Amino acid sequence: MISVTARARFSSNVLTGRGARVYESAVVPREFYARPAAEVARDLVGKILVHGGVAGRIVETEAYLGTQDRAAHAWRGPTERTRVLFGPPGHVYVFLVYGMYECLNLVAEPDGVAGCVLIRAAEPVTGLDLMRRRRPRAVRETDLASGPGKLTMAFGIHRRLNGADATRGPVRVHWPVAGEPFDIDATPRIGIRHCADWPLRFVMRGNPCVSR
DNA sequence: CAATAGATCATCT
DNA sequence: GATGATCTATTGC
Repeated sequence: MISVTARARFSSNVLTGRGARVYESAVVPREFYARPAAEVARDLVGKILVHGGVAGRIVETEAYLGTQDRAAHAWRGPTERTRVLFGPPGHVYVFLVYGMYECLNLVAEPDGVAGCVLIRAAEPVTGLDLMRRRRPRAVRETDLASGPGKLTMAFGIHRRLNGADATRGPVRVHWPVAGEPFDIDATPRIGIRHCADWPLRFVMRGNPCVSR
């Protein structure tokens, strides 16, 4: 395991509006995503994911590269399915895995270059009641979004959102407001056969919402 | 607690 | 026709 020290900060108490909960910090801009996917993946740890009336702090990500990464959907080049991976950064790539679960990705790299970041887990921040309704099987609060499929369920993210702009659309990523510094560990990616030893998975050290 | 099977379908061979 | 960037329940020690 390779460790990386992050100077980023997080917020555990996010502000709420009256009635509807609103996340008020600035949205992460498109330039943030127009960098190598591994950097974007590392830097997304600690950011706030917002959709469907809930918000959570991203605690686990994975980078998927382009044609050189055999584990990535984009490795063969653009197809109808992987079109958005080759498009402009800061958009959302949602696909169905194992016939049953959705996976949420954020497109990285400049326009024309493939690369994305799988959002694997988040720590619930607001809308816990809604998340529980969407994930009745979850017993512990830390398991509401502790995996790629669980996360999309808890956030109400469906593949019809594929291609949406994460800087303007319904799915958004915000900067954290304030909080304690944390460390980030880099480990091999989960559940793949090719390139299984590349350290492209990034986790917030010690966070209980990371997947197993 | 660890290992395993079953559910279920879009995409690509 | 096979193959997954998974989750959950169940079995077995």
